[in-house]
Amino acid sequence: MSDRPRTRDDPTTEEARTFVSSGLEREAMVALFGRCRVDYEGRAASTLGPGDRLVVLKPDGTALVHTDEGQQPVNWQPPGCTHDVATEDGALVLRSERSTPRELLVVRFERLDHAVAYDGTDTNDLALTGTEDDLRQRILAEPSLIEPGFEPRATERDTPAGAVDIFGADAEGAAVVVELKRRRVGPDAVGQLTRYVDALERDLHAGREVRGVLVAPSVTDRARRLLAERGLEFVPLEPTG
Amino acid sequence: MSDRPRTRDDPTTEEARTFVSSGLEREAMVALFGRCRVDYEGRAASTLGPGDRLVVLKPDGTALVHTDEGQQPVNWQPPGCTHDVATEDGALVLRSERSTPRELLVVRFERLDHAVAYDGTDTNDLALTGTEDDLRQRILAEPSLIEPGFEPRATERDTPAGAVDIFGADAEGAAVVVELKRRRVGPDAVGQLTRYVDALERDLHAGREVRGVLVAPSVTDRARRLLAERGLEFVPLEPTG
DNA sequence: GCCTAGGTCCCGTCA
DNA sequence: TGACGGGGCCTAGGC
Repeated sequence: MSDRPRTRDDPTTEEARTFVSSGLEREAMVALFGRCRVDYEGRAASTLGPGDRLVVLKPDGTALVHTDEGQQPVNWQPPGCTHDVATEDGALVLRSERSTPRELLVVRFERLDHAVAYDGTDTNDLALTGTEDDLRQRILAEPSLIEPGFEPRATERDTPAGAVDIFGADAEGAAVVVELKRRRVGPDAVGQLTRYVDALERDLHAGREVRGVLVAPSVTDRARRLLAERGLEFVPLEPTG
Repeated sequence: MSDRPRTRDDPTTEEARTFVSSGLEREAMVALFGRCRVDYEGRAASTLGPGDRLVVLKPDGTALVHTDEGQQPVNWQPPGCTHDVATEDGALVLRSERSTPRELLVVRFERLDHAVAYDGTDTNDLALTGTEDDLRQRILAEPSLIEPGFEPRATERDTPAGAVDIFGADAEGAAVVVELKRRRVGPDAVGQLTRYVDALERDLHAGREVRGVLVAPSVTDRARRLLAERGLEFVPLEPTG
């Protein structure tokens, strides 16, 4: 059972600082609603002028700055950062920092409307279906979905170009590389499959032919053309059936 | 100036329904703190058992479900969805739905601890530097960064394989395809450059050689090997200098 | 720590 | 609307 969330309306800067500081110390999730500016410097650099936003600080070191639009935060810091709260020139200032790579996010509030510290428990994990792994299981359970006589020999087989999703043999015993995608594929997936096929042709006995099969629900025109150019094949298949 | 956020502590289900409903109607950002289960069905499908979470509904149709860990929401719905709030069996239930593709997110609260409706204004746009476009500008301003005598002829030049970042000519007049990356590159970027070079060699007079140059801060071993195999070149360069 | 590839990727842009 | 590629992508899994 979680503590009830603690909240503050229109806190003074000092009240807010104490509130956020103790929230972070208690490993609570802290949510702040107010008008702020945001500066970021690290892998890139950004500035964001004043606006009303939702800022979330998580106990794992995540920071999120959300505007009223978009699924993605306008600014953020990944897990592992160290959060810090201070007052500067009478204003509440959040800093979230990490090294490797060195990155710093600074949120300066010019008005803080509402603050929440939420100390919850969440032990449940997400159960997800319709992934690439489901597609793999489906094929391993019924290899003929690729073609009659197909025999899987290994998954995640290593090659100089990386790990192949499914490696197997066709009815004639020829090597087959299978690349799986859970959704409609574009040219990038063909490039991936190409690299694996090339690497295996080099790796196995020279001259041995290696077939490459792309498995996905569907394929774009350009990807289909690329497959044809490179002598690769396509098998339409959904991750769940 | 924004209205002060409206908030509710431990609302009854009916209070909560009214509160969320009017918040959505006012195009406010709604944030809910409580214990909930989440079901999703659409491009994939997922279930998530009970836990204490932060749920955010944005006026643009975005829905976010955040646990106390991770930068990414555990469940979400992209902008463009229609939010709906109802009471079912005495509990607050949120539905967020879209078509194309058909997707539905359902959040069932078994306890709602705190609710916020935040009606802010945010007119400022993010100013970001250190992007691939900065790298492009840098090269166009000083083409010799690629090599002495390099002359850019076009950006985003269209080919049957897609648009080339920078297309130009070297000191001997040979065609050069330049692919830009703002950060360290792996094998995928080599695949991209390969596609562009192949397409242009086919597109221009047959037999005309086309050089391919990958520009990035650095490159992985595997990518470097791939570049060598395929007769492509690498120029180390940062997006900002 | 880096590398590699998946993701309900999101997101902008352009046909 | 779909396709294509960028992203401070994030995240999981290996090595």
